[in-house]
Amino acid sequence: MFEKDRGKAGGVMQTGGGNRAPRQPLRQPSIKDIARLARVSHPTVSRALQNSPLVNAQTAAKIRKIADEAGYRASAVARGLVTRRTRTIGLVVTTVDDPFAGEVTCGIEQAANDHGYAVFLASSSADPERERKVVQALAERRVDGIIVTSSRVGALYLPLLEELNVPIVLVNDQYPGEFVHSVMIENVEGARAAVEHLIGLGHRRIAYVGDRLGYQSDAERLAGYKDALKRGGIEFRAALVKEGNGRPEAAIEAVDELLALPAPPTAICCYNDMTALGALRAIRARGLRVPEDVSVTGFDDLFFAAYLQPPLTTVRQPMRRMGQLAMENLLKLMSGEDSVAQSRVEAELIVRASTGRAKTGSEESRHG
Amino acid sequence: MFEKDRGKAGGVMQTGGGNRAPRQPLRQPSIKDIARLARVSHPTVSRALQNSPLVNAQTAAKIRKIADEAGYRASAVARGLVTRRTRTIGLVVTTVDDPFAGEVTCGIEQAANDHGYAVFLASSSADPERERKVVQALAERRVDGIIVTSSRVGALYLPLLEELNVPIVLVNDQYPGEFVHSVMIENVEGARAAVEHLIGLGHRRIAYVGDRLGYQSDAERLAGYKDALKRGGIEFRAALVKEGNGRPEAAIEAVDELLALPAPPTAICCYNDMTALGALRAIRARGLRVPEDVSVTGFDDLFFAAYLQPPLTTVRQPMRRMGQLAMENLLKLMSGEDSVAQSRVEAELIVRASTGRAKTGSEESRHG
DNA sequence: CTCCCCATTGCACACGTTTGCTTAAGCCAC
DNA sequence: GTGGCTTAAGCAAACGTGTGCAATGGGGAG
Repeated sequence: MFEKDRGKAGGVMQTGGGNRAPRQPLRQPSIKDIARLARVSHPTVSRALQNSPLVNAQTAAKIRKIADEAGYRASAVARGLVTRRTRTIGLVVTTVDDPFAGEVTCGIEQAANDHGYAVFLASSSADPERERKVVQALAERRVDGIIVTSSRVGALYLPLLEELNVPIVLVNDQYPGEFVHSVMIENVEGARAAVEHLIGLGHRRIAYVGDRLGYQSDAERLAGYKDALKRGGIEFRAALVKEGNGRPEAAIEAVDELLALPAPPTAICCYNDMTALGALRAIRARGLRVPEDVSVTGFDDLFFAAYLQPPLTTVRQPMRRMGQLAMENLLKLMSGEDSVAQSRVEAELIVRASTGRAKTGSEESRHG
Repeated sequence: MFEKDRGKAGGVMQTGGGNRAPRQPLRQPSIKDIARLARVSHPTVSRALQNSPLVNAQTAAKIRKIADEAGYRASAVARGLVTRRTRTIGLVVTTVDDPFAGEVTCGIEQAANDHGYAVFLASSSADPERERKVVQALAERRVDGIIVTSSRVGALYLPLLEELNVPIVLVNDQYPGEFVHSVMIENVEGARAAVEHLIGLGHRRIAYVGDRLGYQSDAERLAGYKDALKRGGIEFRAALVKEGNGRPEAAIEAVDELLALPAPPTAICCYNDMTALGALRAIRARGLRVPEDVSVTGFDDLFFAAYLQPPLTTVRQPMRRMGQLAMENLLKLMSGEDSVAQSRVEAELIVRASTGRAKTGSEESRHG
C-alpha cells in the first residue's frame, strides 16, 4: 500500500540487481495515508494521535489501531516546522573523549530522553573555526536550547550563541547573559578541603598544578588553594604553582619541575584527576613514593581514581547529577521560566591512600 | 523588521522592555523576509543561497549580502521536510560514560561534522524498554542513518532498526542484514597476540576474564585465547575462564576466585582495560605483585593504561579511527553505494610492564 | 415544534524550504 | 518581422503536521 514491499522481493539481489533505488528513503506512511485508511480527514488523525478530547473515543481508538498496524511514525521534522519547537537540544563539549565530559553527557542525555528531548552532540575541539561552524549548525537545526560544558573559550563565542536567542545552560562555567544560566560545583570549597586535608597531615610545602587553558574552574580551585594556605598560616609561594593542560602528559612536565626545586613540595594538589595521573607518574619516575615521599590529590573522582595504586585522594564531583541538573534547568528556561537560579552543587573530599603524613623535619632533609 | 503581521502583533522585537514573551523563540528571518528586502521572489533567494547557476551573479551576490546582514540561517527542518533527507544520523551506544564508547563517538562526531552531518546521541542503558523508545525516537526524527556501537543486544532490536529501512553500521558487532554493515577489530588475532606474548614469557597457567553480557567481541577474544593455547600446546581448562561485566568491580570478584584456585594462574588475559583495572586491584589485595607474581594484559589501550602502576600491557584498538571508518562507511551507504565491505582494523599489542617472566617451578610452589 | 448547545468532524491555511514548469525579456539568424 | 534559443526570474505545488474556525447533527429545554 505504501509501496512498502520493495527490495525484499529480489531476495539475493546483492550485486546483480543493479537497479536498486539510490537510497531514496522510501516514503513512510503519513497522516494522510492513515486518514484514507480510516476514512476520516487527516486533522482528525492528528488529533486522535495526540489524544485530543475533541475526537470521539471510539474513532480515536480505531485510528490508533490502524496507525499502529501501518507502522506509522509521526515526522518530528514536519511537526517541528509548524510548532516551531523541535524538542531537541544541542550539547557542546570541547572534546567527547574526556571522561568528565562523558559523565556529564550521560546525565544530560538521560534527563533529556526522559522528557522526550533528543540531543545533538557537537564538539568544538577548541578550534575556533570549528566552533563557529558548530554553533551555526545548531542554529540551523533550530534547537530549543543549548548546554555547553567546560567552555574554555566562553567569552569568545557565547555572545554568538546568545545571539541565537536560545536558552543556554553552562556547566562549570559562567557568563553574564540574559538567557545564560549555569551549573557549577563548589570549586573553591572543594580545593580548600583538599588542601586543608594536606595541611592537617602536616604538610607545609604544598604545590598546585593547574590548567593553562583558562578554565574558570581552574581559577576557582586555585583560589581555594590559596585560601586554605592563608587559613593555615602558610605563605603562598608562586614557585609552587605550575600549569598543565588537564591531561597527564603536561602534568608530568610540570610536576617534574616542582620536584627539581631546591625545596620541593611534599604534597601536590592537582587541578583534576587526569593531572594527578601524570603527577603520580612523574613522582615515581624520580624514584619517590606516594604517599610516603609526596602526597597527591586530584579533583573529579573519575572512575579510575579508586583503582590507581595507591588509590587517589580526590574531590568528587557529582558529574551525572550535574548533567541532569543542567538539563532540568534548561527545561525550565525553555518553558519560559525565567527565575532559574545558578545551581551550585557540593564538592566532597574523598580520602584514599595517595595522601599521608608529611615527613618529619629530619627525614625531610634528604633533599639537601 | 520581519514582523510579518500575523497574530504575534505588538512586535515584541529584540530587547523590548521587561515583558519578555513566554520563550516563544522569536521568529528567525525566513527566506521570504530576505526576498522582500531584496525585492525578488523567495525561490530566487533559495537558489541564490545554494549558488545555483540559475540566478544572475550580481543578484545572487546582493541577496547573499542582505541575507548575511539580516542574520539569516536556513531552517534545516523545513529543508528536511521537502528534501526528505535530514543530514542527521543517530548514534546508539549502551552507555555514554564508557571510555571506549567515548573515543569511538569522538571519531564519529568528527567525521560526521566534516561532512555536514549532525549526530543524535542516544543511549540505551541496556534497558530494553528504553531501547525501543530510543529507536522510535530516531525513526520519528527521520535520521538518514544509524550507527550502533557495541550492541549487547544486537539480535534483539536490530530487526526493529532494519525495519526503518535506514542504513546501519555496527561497531564491534555484526549482524546479517541487508542494510547492515560493520566495523570490527581483529579480536581473535589481538587476543591471540596477547596470550602468545604471555606464553613466550614462560606462562602456562593463563586465565581469561571475559564479559558475561554476551558481546560478540568477547566471544572472539576468547577464541583467540583458546587458539593461542592450542598453538602453544597448552591444554584449555574451563576453570581458568571467568566472566566479569566489563567493569572493574565485577572483575575483582572473578579474579579473586581465580587466585583462590589450588593451582592459580600466573597470568591473566582480560577482556578489556576496565576489567584489567579490577584485576590489578584484586591481585594486590592478596598481597601479590604485578608482574612478579601475576602478569596481566588488557584490551583497548584506554588513555589510563599507560599511567597505571605498573603500566598495562594491552592490545590497542584504534578507537577514533574505527569511529571515523564507521561514519565513512555510513556515508557511502547513505549515498546508495551498496558495495561497502565489512571493515576490519588491526589490533596492536602494546607491551608494557604489567607482564613479566613466569616464575620458575620452585618459586611457584609458594602456592602449594 | 423551535431554539440552542454540545459533541464531533472537516476545511483551509500555515510553517519555511525546494523544484518543475512557465513566463518575460533579450538576442541572433533567417 | 518571425521564430527559436538563452538567461533570469516568478508561480505554484509539494513535503507532513497542527489548529482556528465553520459545519453538521443530535438532544434537551422551553
